[in-house]
Amino acid sequence: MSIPYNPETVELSAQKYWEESRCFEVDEDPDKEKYYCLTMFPYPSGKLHMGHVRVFTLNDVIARYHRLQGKHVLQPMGWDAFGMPAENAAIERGIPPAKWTYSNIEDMRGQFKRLGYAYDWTREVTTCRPEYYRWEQWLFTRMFKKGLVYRKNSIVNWDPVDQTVLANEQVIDGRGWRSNALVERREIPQWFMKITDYADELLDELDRMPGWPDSVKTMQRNWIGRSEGVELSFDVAGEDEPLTVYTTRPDTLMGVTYMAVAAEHPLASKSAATNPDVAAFIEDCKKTDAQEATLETMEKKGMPLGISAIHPLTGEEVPLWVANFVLMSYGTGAVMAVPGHDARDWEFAKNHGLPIKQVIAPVDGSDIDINQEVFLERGVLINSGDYDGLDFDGAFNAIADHFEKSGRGSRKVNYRLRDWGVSRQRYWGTPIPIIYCDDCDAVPVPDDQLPVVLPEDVVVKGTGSPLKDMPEFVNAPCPNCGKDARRETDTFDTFVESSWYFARYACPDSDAAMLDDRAHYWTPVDQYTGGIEHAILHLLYSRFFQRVMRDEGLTDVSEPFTNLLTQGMVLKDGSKMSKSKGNTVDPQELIKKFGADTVRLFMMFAAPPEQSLEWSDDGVQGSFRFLKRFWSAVTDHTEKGPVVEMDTNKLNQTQKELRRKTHQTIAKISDDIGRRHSFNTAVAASMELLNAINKLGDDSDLGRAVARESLEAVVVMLSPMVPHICHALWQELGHASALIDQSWPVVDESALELDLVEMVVQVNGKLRARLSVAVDASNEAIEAEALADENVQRFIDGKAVRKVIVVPGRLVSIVV
RNA sequence: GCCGGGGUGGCGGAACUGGUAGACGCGCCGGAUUCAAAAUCCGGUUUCUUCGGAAGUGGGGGUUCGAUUCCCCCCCUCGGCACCA
Repeated sequence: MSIPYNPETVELSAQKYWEESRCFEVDEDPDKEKYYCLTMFPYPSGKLHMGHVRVFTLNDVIARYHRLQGKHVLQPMGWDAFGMPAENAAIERGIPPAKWTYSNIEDMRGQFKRLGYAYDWTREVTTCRPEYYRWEQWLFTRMFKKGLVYRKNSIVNWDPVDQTVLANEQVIDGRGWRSNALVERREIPQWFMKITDYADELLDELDRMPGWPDSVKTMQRNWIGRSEGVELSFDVAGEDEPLTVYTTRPDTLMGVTYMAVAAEHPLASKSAATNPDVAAFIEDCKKTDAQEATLETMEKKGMPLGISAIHPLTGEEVPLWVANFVLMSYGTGAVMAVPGHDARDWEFAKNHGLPIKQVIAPVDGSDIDINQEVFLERGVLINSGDYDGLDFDGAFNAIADHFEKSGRGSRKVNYRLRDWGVSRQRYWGTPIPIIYCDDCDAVPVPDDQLPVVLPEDVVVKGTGSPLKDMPEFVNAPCPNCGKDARRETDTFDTFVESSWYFARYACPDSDAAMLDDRAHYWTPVDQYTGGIEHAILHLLYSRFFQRVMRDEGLTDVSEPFTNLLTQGMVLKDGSKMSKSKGNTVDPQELIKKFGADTVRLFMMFAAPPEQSLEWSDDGVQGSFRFLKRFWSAVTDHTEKGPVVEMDTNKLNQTQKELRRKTHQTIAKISDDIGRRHSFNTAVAASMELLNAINKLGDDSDLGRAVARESLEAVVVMLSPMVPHICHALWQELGHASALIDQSWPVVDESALELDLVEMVVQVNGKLRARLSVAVDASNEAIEAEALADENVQRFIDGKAVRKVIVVPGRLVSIVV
């Protein structure tokens, strides 16, 4: 009787072997083809969850697969260690964020090791360590000198009770999560990075990134939102300054019946000084949070300012309104309204009794009623004086030319993308390396004073940053003039750390530069895996930072991630696992019960990687059962002693069939893992092959040789997913060298050859017969055989055959 | 509201380039083994059916000899929307 499968023994022994032989530690070997395989690094929450297990297993499978393909694989791991949860833990439990974070990292590292991931732990990166963040401080000061960063006012969520800035996540139904106070919008000065300087490059390069999913590229394109339009100015009655607006539809200019400005616009403030209703309206506009989804879905409100703008073409007066949906931070803070041809303007005009004027007619000449329904399509101009009869392009150019000639406007390319606000009014983050001096203004911290170290021994109270109360941190001499000055107490958005860590893994210990030569060897990342929720922000910021580093001479690489795989969430009972819903499953317990391989296998088998994965306890049982079957299939085989060399010419029909299945499966799994990243079907194919091996039941020398070849192939091909059991079974099969150093099996084309192929016959699209035909049969012969079939004849039933379509190797379609 | 996904048996999913819908697994049913149970093994399993077949991939329409796959409209659901990471 063979030894039963004991996951714990098998797994700890494999992990011990990998650790002792240090087989996942890699150097920069110019003679080898490198493969950099990376997962989005985790926030160290302290507890491994199923989402982690899923993404890290996916990436580990890809890394191990490429290693078996002979590549020199780097798979590092690190910690996105700054962020709000550490501050929250500090407030709730009085533990300093640093202490909490470091202890979480210790816990999680141990949990990851138990899952058997092939990481090079010598390259671990922890973003809250000064050795790490000093380099982003350094890069920020370079960007400062180049004018790539600047300071301006921008809106935050203000909690008037806790006297603190809230993250969007901390605003629940417009109220502060702790105080329950109504959140207000407040403007404060913040630092911005000029990502818009790179907008065109970030957009254009998307067309040359075949390794990224189309959906992600589309989302980024739409986010950047390049548009071509015209910026033009309207005079305002009684004002010196004209009102500038941007429009992508200058062809509708004659349809402007009103204009609207943001609540923060100077013209609104001016009107508010004399009009208490407007003042009240502006106050009301502040009582909302700063999220786009809130602004887009809230009731569109407005109020006339009692001021008129002068239409630049007709000279007519159009009323000026203040409206809650116009944002000061977008464009010029003012819009021209064309209710006939813009959905939002139409609805607003309907609600406030403003006139709606049709200036575009459908190209096909059909009649429309602009008071019943807005007309959004491009068409032919009407009611537009000299411009009547022009199409969109003609009108765009004529009107743009008119404004450019008169100097009252110009063609302009606009982006929806806004500059990246990196200031956070929080403690647990990278200090922004700026010193404010009364004489010299904002001065970057000089290189020899970097890093600006975040003090770790603090008490966090939840009402503003504790740094403000630490004179030893705040007080610093001005680097320029030496006068007493004050440090910036805001910290960076944590997206800053995650925008360059992937490059730092190449040289985590470099203390002379942000990146060194080793980064030339390893970057760009060949395969990046992470959650779809990062499709825009993290990935766009990283693409931006990579270019900033490139333009700083640190690298030649422009695109950080050659291939991208975005994985779906892990759900239970149809919704995201979360503590509040009480539907979490603890990976630790499962590993204890079934072992890491079972958990890994279920994760790979239960769903394709991009889709959400529905958790199932029964499914885990099934995976465990399969591994037990796999184990006994191999041990039962080896118990019967050694096998003889296989002479493929002497195989009988069933032996030949198993051998064909083996090589078909090698081809399928290679394609499933290597090209399609379709791990669930790769597992299914392994299961099918194992079922076929078990069915063979042929203890002859040749039978056992064929089974042996199949078993070895399955052991190697399943090893990326379930590396521990495969490590043990490889030894069981009598090999002296470790599985981790083997090569991926090769398809023997001659084993795939077939004499007969099954084809189906359809009559009027319905399946009526199956034929077994010779592979080299002519279409005519196949057609004749199909028509001769008894059941086919029954359905043709004397009717005239109108058409016969033969798809070689697949089907015959007969139309009567 | 805007942008991007997803919707197929009782369940997770497969069908890759328009060509056999339901691979593989779970669950369930039947059988073997067992004093019995667990475990294991074998077989069956979309629905309806007059047993000839018919219907069927969120709903409605279209293109095609043929549509889960392509096009149009709609519904539901998930992710993102710039301070969660």
